[in-house]
Amino acid sequence: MDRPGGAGTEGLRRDNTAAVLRSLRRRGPSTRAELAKDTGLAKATVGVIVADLQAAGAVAEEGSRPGVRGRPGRPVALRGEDVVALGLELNVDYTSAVVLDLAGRVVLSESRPVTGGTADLLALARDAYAAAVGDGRRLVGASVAVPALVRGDNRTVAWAPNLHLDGAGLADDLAATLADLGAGPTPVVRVSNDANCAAYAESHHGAARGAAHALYLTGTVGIGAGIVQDGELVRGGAGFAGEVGHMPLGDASALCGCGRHGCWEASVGLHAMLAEVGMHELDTPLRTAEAVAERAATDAEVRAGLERVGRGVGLGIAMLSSVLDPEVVVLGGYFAPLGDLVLDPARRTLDERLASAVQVRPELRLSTLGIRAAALGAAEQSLGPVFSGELDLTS
Amino acid sequence: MDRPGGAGTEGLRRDNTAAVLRSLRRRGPSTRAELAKDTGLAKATVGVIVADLQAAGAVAEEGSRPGVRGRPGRPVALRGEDVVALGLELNVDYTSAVVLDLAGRVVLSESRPVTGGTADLLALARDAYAAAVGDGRRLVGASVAVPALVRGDNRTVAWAPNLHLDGAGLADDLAATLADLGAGPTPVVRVSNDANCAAYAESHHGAARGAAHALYLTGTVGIGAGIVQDGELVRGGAGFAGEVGHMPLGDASALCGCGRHGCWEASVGLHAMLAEVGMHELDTPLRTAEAVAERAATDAEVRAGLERVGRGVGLGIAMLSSVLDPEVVVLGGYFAPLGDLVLDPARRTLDERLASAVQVRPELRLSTLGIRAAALGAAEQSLGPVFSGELDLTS
DNA sequence: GACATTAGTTCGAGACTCGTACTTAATAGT
DNA sequence: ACTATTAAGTACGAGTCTCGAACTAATGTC
Repeated sequence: MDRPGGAGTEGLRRDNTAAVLRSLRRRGPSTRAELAKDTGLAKATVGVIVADLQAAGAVAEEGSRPGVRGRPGRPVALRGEDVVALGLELNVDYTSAVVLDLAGRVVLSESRPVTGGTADLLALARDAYAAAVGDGRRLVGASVAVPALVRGDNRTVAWAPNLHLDGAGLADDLAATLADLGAGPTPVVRVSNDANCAAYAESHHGAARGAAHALYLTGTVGIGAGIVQDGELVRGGAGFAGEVGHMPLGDASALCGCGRHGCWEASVGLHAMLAEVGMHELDTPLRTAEAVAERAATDAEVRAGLERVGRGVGLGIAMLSSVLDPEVVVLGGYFAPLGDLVLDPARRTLDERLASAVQVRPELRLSTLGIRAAALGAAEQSLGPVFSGELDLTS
Repeated sequence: MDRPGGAGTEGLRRDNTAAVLRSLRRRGPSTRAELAKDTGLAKATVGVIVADLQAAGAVAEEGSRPGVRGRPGRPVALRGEDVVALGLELNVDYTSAVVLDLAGRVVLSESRPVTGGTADLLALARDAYAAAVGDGRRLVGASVAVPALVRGDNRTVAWAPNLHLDGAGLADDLAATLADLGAGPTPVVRVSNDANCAAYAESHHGAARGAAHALYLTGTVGIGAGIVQDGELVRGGAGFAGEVGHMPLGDASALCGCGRHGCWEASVGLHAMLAEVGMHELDTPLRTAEAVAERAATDAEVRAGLERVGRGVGLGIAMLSSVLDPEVVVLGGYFAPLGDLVLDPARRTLDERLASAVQVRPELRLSTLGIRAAALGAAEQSLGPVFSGELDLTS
C-alpha cells in the first residue's frame, strides 16, 4: 500500500537509487547520460546517485567507450565485490548452495548429498559463507528453497510431506547459524517453495527471461508450479498457489500417492512415466530421466510411452493456460533431459485444446538452469530488496 | 518499474496524497491525526494534503466526533459531489451503466435491453452522462465491460464470439461520444473483460471485500473467471487469464459449443444445467435460474440435477484452487439465484478434492452485486487511477 | 476553574530534484 | 596543428516537499 522506500524525501532518494540499480541490471553497463534517459531522472540527480553508489561499493566505472563524436561517456556497471546473497536448497536427496553477487554473477555453486537433513543444509551454509562471503563482503539476505508448502510470510513451513520440517524452525536455525558467523547487519532470512524459487530464477536468468508472464513446472515424483507475473511471484491467499500436482484431471483410474484418483501427477509424475516406459527408478530423478532418454533413441515402445506422458503434460498445460495465460512455460525437473520426446506431444495436445481461436499457444521451453534453478532463484529473491528499494546500500 | 507519481518531489506529493485517499477509502471518515497514524506521514504533512484535497473538492469535513478526552478531531470524508467515474457493460441481451462517485456511492444505475448493439451502449452512455455527470462534475474515466477477450492494453478486443466487436473500435467510439458531450479533461476510456470487471467489483465492494486473493466465477452460457490479488487483477501474458470455461475437465462425452469435448462449461454452463434438470431456457439466464430454483423447492429430480451440476462446479473450483489458492471464491451469474442448491454439493466435492491436508478450503460465497457487478467493477476500475496516484485531482 | 489530554497549525531546518550554465574530453574538418 | 562541434558530466541556485518541535485550540476531569 505504501511506497517501498518510505514517505519522506530520503525515501524518494531510495526509490530513485533503486531505479538506477534496476536500470543497470536490465541494460548492463551504462553511462550517466544513458541512465538519466532510461530512468527519466535529471542528469544531475543521476550523477549524485551514482557517486553515492560508488562510495558504497555497489557500482564501479568501467573503461570508456570511445568512437563517437563528443565527449565519451564513462560507463558504470554493477559491481559484485562487496554485496552478495545466499541461496540454498534443501531437498530429499541433495542440498545446494549458490552465492550470487550484485552483478548477477554466480560466485559459488555447490551441491551435496543429504544424509542428516537440516544439519547438512546448515553445514553447507556455513561453508558457503566462509568461502564466498566471509572476506569482507556484505550478505544482504539468505533464502532456502524447500519442497514444501510455505506460508505467505516466507518463513513458516505449513506442510512438508518428504522432509521433517515444521513451522519457522528452519528459518530460525539458519538465522542463528549466520548470526554465529558474524554476518554484519543481520541479513534477512526467508524460506520459499522450491518451484517458486526455480520459477523466479528461470524468469530472471533462465529460459523465461524477458517474458512478462511465465509458468514454471518442475517434475519429479510430484509436480509443482511457480507463477511469475511482471517479475513477481503470484502467491495466492495463503501462499500455496501453484500446487498443481493434484489437479483432478486425466485418468480417473490412476491412483495417486495422496490417496485420491485422477491427480495430474498420477499421470505425468516420475513414477507414472516409468510405468509407461516399463523402466525402473535410479538414484535420482535426473539420472533416471537421462537413462529413459537414452533408451528412447533405440526403443520405439519407450518413445510411445513418453508420447502418452507428453499428451498428459500437454493437457495439464492447456488447463493452466486457460486459467493463467502465460507467455512462456518452462519445464524443469525430470522433463529437462527428456526434451522434445515429451515436449512435442505436449505441444500437439496443447494446439488441439486451446481455449479459443485467438489465444496463442504459450511457448514451451526446457529449463536451462538445471538442478541449481531453485538455489539460484532463492539467491535472486534475496537480492530483490536491493533492487526494489527496500534495502538501501548507500546508508 | 517506476514510481507511479513521478520521480520529483511533486511526484512524492502525489503518492502521499493518494495514500491519504486510500486510507480514507479503506477506513471511512477519519481525523487528520488518524490519517497521520495510518499513512505514517507527519501530522503537518497530512494537514497540508487534506487542505489541498478540500480545495479540490475531493474531501470534506464532517460533523465532529465528541465523547473522548482531549480536543475532538474533525473527521474528513471522501466527497463525491465533484468527481465521478462511468462504468458500462455491453452484453448480448442487455446493456448497463453505473456512475460511481469518489466516495464509492452509486449515483446512477440503469439497465436496458439491447436491440442495436453498440449504438444502444453509446446512447446509454450519453444519457448517463447527462443525468449524473453533466452538472459540473468531473468524469475521471469510463470503462466498458464486454463478454470478450480483451488484450492487456485494455482497449483492443481480440475475440468476441457473441458480439460484433473488433479491435479498438468500441473504445474509440465511446471516447468520441464523451468528447462530443464536452467532458472536460478527456477522461481515460478503457475496455475490459466482463468477468474481470465483476471480480474487481466483488473484491472491492461485494462478497469478497477484504480478501487479499479472490476468484470470481460468472456462469451464463459460458463460464468466465476473474482473478484478483491484492486488489489488482491478474491478467496473464496477453490479458486473457481467467478463460476457464474450456478447461479440459469433467465429462469427456459432453460436447461443448466450441466443438471440443469435456470442457468445463459443457458440464456446468447454463445449457448443461437445464439439461440436467430437464427444463427450458427463459428470456434471460437469471430469470431461467430463478425458475429452476423455484421448481427445486418441490421437485426432487430438479434438486438431484442441481446436485450433479454442483459437483461439477466443485471439481472445477478444486482445480482452480490448486493453481491459485484463493481465499474466497464468489459465484455470480446464474449461480446466484440457485444459491446453496449448487453451493452445498460444490463444497462437499471441494472438501474431498483438497490438494493437501493443510490447504484450507476457500470460502464459497454468492455474488451480492447481481447483474450490476460488471458495470460497477468497470466504474471502480476507472476510479482506480485516483487512488493509485496516477491521476492528481489537486492540480 | 485549573489541569490533563488530544487535535490541528505554524515555522524553520533539512533533503531532494530540476533546469541552466559551465567545464571537460573527445572527434571532424580545414 | 588548430578550430569547431558534439556530447558527458558537474556546480549552483531555485523550488518543492516532509519532518519535528513548539504552539494554539478545544474538550473532559477533578
